[in-house]
Amino acid sequence: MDARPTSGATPTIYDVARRAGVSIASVSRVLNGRDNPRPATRDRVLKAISELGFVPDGAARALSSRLKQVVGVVFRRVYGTDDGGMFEDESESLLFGDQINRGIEIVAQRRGYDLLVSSVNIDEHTLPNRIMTIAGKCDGLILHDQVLSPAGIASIARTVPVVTLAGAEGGPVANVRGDSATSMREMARHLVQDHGYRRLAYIAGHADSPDNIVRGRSFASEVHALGGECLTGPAWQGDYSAGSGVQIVRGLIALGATLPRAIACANDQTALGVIYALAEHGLDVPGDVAVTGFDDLPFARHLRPQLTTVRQPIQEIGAKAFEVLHSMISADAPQDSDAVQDFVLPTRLIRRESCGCPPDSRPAVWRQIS
Amino acid sequence: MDARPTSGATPTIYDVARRAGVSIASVSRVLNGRDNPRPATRDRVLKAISELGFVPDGAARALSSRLKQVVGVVFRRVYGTDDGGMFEDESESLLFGDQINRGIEIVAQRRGYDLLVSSVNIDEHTLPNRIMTIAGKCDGLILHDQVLSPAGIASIARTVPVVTLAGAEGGPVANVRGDSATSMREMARHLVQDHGYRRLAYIAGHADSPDNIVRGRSFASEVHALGGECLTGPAWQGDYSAGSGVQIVRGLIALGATLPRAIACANDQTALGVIYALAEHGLDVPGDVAVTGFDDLPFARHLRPQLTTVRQPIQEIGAKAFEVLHSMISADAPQDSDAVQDFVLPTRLIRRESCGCPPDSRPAVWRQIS
DNA sequence: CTGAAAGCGCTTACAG
DNA sequence: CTGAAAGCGCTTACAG
Repeated sequence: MDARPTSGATPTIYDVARRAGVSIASVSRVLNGRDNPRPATRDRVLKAISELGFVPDGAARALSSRLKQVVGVVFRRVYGTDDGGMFEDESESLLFGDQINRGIEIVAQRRGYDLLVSSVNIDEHTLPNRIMTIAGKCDGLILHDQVLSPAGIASIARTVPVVTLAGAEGGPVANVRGDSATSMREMARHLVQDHGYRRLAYIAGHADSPDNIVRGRSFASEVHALGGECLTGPAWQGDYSAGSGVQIVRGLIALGATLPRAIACANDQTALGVIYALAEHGLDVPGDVAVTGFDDLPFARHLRPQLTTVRQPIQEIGAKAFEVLHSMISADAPQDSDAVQDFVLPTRLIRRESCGCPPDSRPAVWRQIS
Repeated sequence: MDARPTSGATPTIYDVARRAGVSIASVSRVLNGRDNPRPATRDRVLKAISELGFVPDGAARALSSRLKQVVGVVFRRVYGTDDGGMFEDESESLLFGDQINRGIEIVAQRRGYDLLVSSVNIDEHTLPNRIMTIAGKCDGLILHDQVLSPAGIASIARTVPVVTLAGAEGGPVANVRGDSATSMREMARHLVQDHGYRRLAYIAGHADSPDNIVRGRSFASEVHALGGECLTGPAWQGDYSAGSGVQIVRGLIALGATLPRAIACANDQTALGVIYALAEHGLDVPGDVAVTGFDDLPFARHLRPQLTTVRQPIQEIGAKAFEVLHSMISADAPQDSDAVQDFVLPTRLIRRESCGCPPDSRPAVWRQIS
């Protein structure tokens, strides 16, 4: 029996214990669903808990059990310089990340974990500090692409289990990504062999994004292997945003360049911008120029023409990342640096209209209702 | 000076202190950016921190400072029965919630808070327990619409600061929402007066959603006031999903009912489904039937015809919810039950094509790139 | 089955 | 400016 006085503020386990006439150990036991407290004891405790409106403190629980049951998810803030542009319409560009997070959340929940989400601006000078604060609140970290340098990742991974998303093969920590190589090669074959295009281009995403690098290389080399031509270089350097797709096409047209017959984009966002800019100049997609994306975000099938793209199992990527992280947390041992794994999930080419394939017969406004 | 032995596992503040030759109090001070440790001391501490890869434990920090710097955000899981349907394409239906969360996150971050996001299934029998666990990990809770009964909300709010989103005026806790009444009245006027429609309908969202109730009432009463007819009732009961919009229109057509000249939907999702189902039967929007939405999600302008809808300041709603919650957390006092506030943010009618207004001249694939 | 007590890793008055 | 010590609210061996 404990003698502490009833606190005036939010009730603690001591208040519950006193009210139920038991020790805090017993309260803790019923809280954790152990089966030793006998029914009568348990009922008294449960009654006291609900009467007091007691909510066990997660911090205390975490401190003493050495488990927070929280995983941190860090992603890159896209626009959002502090003031003024605070509420730019960034929603489109974050769909991918949101879906990944949803996949993480769903499986995390089954294991009793919640998600601590946090966006960071790669430019902030206090980045290491922010990441450290976040890490301190979690049992492990999942890092989206482009939030931290490989060195920074390696550093934080000394102390906290870390899994990266869409990182490079052979990076410092476990990594989960979609298979970009296979499907971009397939895309190249579809465009060159099935449609007969000879002059193509690849609009790149962030130059330092591993996914982008793989996509560009796979596409270009397959096009070349099939005897086609693939334009690349600075003129085709985008940044995964729709805006970059617009700018590139406008720039090319302004220069009087002859556009390629087909443009493969690093992702769906970019393709959206490209189609917009082509339409702006009266060019038909796919009649004049075929355009393809990557990701298969929901809006891809709302576009006209519907976008030919590569479907990534987005939520599964998130789910896998959690599972990998969870096993690291449970193992509790620091990661064997020679056992760092790269998990690659299968992707699939989705042929719709923007590549030149014929439209299907359902109404074009929306095609998958159930 | 402390005498504890160096732990073999992850370093603690004691390890840092010993290595730097100072007390843990000094380490804590530099960790928290106080200005008393003199530069020389500070440097030694910083050096020890980085050498050890020390990350301060958030749980310990929270326990002793009585502040977790975490806000919980709970939203409703839409589909997702455990197996099988696990990865349904629910992404469309969660856009609204994701944008709200983004708004919360952006302002929360400025105050050093991170977001703990958690989806719940209203059907789970352990819901009270889950909410309790989540609450224990946060300083306060933001509850999306439809996650907990008013009684459940009142109960949890006894112990933790709570703000609801899109809840009812006069609910048990502070609430933040968009102004549905004004803009739905304006929508009614636009449809009846500007376009001359006389026979209209409102497709409802969840019957117990406060926003839905206000939208339906405002629309119907304004239509009536202007001498129009507004169909309602069970045949027009949806659930905010695109699928419900499809089912309702299909059902009506199957029964041979004469469709109204205009259909106002409870949200954009529903409108998407309605437009799809109308197209399916060869009906033209807005030529045969005008259709409108609510929310102005990004896809609204990708549709054809582009969707006339009501723009809610989605991110601002999230931001406001955080600010309100933050002031409650800082005040630290339990909320005055007579001071419960209802914050209503302005909305705006966005006239595009689906109501019958003429299209603008930009390419229809996408209209706002920058 | 139940309780007393130690300990989780920090922060923060309180002294000096 | 710096340190010793108490305390935050739990969990969990260890006894009984």
